Amino acid sequence: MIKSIDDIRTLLIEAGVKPSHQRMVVAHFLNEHHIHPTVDEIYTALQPMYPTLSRTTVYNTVKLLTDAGCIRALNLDGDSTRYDFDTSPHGHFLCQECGMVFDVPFSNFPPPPEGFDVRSTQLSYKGVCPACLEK
Amino acid sequence: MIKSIDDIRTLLIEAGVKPSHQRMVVAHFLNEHHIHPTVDEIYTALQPMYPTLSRTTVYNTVKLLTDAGCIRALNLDGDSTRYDFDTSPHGHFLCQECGMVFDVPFSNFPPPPEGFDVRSTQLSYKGVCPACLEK
DNA sequence: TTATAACTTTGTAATGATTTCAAATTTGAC
DNA sequence: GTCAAATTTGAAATCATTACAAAGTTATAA
Repeated sequence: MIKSIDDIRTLLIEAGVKPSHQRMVVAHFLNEHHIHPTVDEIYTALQPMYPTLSRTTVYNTVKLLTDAGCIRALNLDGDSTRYDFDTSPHGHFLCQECGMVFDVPFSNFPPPPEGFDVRSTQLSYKGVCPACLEK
Repeated sequence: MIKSIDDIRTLLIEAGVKPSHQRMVVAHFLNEHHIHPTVDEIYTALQPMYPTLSRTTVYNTVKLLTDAGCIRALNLDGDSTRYDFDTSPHGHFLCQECGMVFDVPFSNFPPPPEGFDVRSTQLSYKGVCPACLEK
């Protein structure tokens, strides 16, 4: 699940993405933190350690990595797009109370429609997570 | 599938939504045009016939109808939210070439996660539709 | 009917996410 | 090391959506 720096570098290269410093930093962050962060969360987390990092670069990078198939973009609500390093088939649950996103495993994914060239699939749930239900 | 004006009025009332003129107009449009329109598409389509209609009212109305469970909000990509009068369980396919949204029926929806209070579910595909594949 | 309060609609301004763009920097090839 | 290409940067622009306050409408009750 968690990959080494070299694994990440190889992953980018094999996807046709030149592993620049900034791209590696963003990919590495996504690999270490499976919290489905937004661009702003990535930027805010990395900025103290990489003060010259630009928000635009984070936008550029997640777009590049998404188009290359290295990461997945999640549109769970009308707000910021979230990004997931785990590209294997799984769904997501967005808690409307605390905003957390949970992975939802599933085995029997509904078959894609006939005659369409399906390039990505998203299964998502919204509601309230167990922790927030307690309160 | 297509409902009468009176059916729509009853639907709103039963959902606790007062069927004002503007709300009926928006709901009626969504009922007649199953094209999963954005707020802007709804506004642009209705504005010539209802010149005093405000874009803000369309935003207010789709939010109200969504919260009341009369319609569904679709977040298929990072752009505008789309709205669907059909609240029965089905998925959607967004063509990345022409922008059209297709309904995708399915019978065996993946079971929602245990312990979570699931309030809405979305299954969506992206890719290229048959018509655009031809070109 | 009239007065009043509550609700709805409207348009403008504000917000927030994302994109555009051109300049500055870095990288890679020779 | 020099030059060209690719990348990064930050500021400005764009676009969807929300906030807000004024104006209009509707329902209620005297």
